[in-house]
Amino acid sequence: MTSGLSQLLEAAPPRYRTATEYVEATLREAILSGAIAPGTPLRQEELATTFKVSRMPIREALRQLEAQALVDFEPHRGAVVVQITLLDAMDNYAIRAALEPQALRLSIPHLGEEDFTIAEEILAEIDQETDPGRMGELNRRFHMTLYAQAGLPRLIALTEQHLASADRYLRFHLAAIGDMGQDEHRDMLAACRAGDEARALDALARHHGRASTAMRAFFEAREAPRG
Amino acid sequence: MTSGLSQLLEAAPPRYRTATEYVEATLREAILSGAIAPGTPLRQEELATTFKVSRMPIREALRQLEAQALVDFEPHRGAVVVQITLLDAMDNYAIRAALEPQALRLSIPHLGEEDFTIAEEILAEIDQETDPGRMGELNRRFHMTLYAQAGLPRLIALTEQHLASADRYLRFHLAAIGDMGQDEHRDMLAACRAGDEARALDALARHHGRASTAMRAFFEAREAPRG
DNA sequence: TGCCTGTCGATTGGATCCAATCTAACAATT
DNA sequence: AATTGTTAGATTGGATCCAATCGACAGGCA
Repeated sequence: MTSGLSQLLEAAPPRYRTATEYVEATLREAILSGAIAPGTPLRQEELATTFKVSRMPIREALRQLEAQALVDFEPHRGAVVVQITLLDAMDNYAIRAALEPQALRLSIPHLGEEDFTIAEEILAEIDQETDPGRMGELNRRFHMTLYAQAGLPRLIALTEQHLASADRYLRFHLAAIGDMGQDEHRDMLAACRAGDEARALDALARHHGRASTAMRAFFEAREAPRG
Repeated sequence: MTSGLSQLLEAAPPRYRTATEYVEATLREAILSGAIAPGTPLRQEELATTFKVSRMPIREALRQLEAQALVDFEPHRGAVVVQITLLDAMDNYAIRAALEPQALRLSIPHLGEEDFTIAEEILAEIDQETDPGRMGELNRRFHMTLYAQAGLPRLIALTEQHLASADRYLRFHLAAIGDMGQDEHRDMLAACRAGDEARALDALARHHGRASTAMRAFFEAREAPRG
C-alpha cells in the first residue's frame, strides 16, 4: 500500500490550510516570544502588507487571538497586544497552579517508561540551553509530556495554552530567579516514575510557589525602586 | 457633577456596539442553552439571513466561538456545534474542579456580608425555580458571587466561562441527580461566612464529585442500556 | 456489479469596496 | 486663554464579489 507515502505526509503536512491559520499562528508566536512588544497597536492594513494577504484573514486571526486573551480589542479602535503586568502574571500563575496539578494527577497512573525517557531527554536539553526562547519551549514540552496521559483533551489544551502564555513572562522569570527550576523538575519526574502522586504534586506546587513569589518580589521592586 | 448621568449610562449601555458582538453573544447563548442542538452545522449564509447581516460578522463571531470551544471549525467545511459526550462532560468537570477551588480559596478572605446576602437570595430563588434554563443561570450566579472577590480577572473569567459551558450538560445533570446540589451550596455558603476555607473547599469538592460520578453513571447507562 | 473519474452545485476563504467611527488638528467663540 | 465646534485623514466594521474547495452524483470501464 502507501504506508511509505503516508509517513511522508505525516512528517510534512501542508504547513497551513488557510491564510487565517497562518496569520494566527505566526502572530501568536510573535506575541508570546515578545517579538511584538506589549502595548503595540496592531494595524490591520500594516499586518496585511507584511503578511501579503488582504485584511480579511488578519481580522479573523485577531478575533481568535482576542478570545485567547493575547490582544485587547476595542470596537472601532483596533487590537493592541496585551500588557504584561504583575496582576497578569499572578493571574497566570493562579490558573496554572490550578490546572497543572489536576492534569498531572490524572496523568500519572497512565505514564509509561517512554514518557519518562522523553522527559529526561528534555531536562538534559534544558541544562545545555542558553537561549531564553528555546528554554520556554523546552520547559513547556517537559511539563506537557508529564500531563499528556491525563486523557482529557480540553484540560490538556487549556493547560498548554496557559503554559505557553507564561512564555511572555519568561524574561522576567529568568531575571527574578535565574533558572528554570530544574531541581523541582527532576524531583517531579522521579516522583512520577515512582508513581508517588503526593510527592509529584508537592514538587509541582513548590515549582509554582517559588516562581510566583519571586516574580511578585521582582515586579514590586521594579515598580517602587526607591520608596 | 454627572454622577447621576453615569449611573444611568451604567444601567443602560448601548446593547451591542458591533454586529459581530451581537451575533457572537446571541449564538453563544443559543448553543449553551441547547436552542441549537449539538452537531448542527452552522451555515454562514443561513445565519446571515436570520440575523439580517452579511456573512462577515457571522464569520468573525464563529471564529471567536471556535476559540471558546463551542463550535468545531474545519477549513472549507464550516462550523458545527460541538457534540455533548461523556468525555466532554468529564473534561469540563475536571477543569472546573481545578479552577473553582482556586477561585474560592482566593476569594474567601475578601468576601463581605453583602456577598453573603446576595448568595443567600440566589439560593432562595433556586429553591423556587423550575425552569432548567433559569436554574443554570442562577447556579452560575451563586458560584460566581462567591468567587468574585478572588481579585484575578482572568481566573474569574475562565471559571465563569467553564461554568457557563456546564449549562450544556444541565439537562443530563438534572436527569442524573434531580437537584442542583442545594445542600452543598448551603454548606459552602455557611463555611464562607465562617471564614472556614477548608470546609468550604470540602463542600465544593463534594459538589463536583457527586455531580461528576452521577453524570458518568448516567451516560454509561445510556450508552449500554442492554449489553 | 463495483470502482474510478469527472463534473456541477453548494459552501467557504479571500479580496475589494463602501460606510461608520475615531483621532487630532485647527478655527471660532466667549 | 480655554473651551467648543468643525473638518480631514486614518482606521475599522460591514457588504459584495470572485476564487478555491468540498460533496454528491452520474457516467465510463474493467
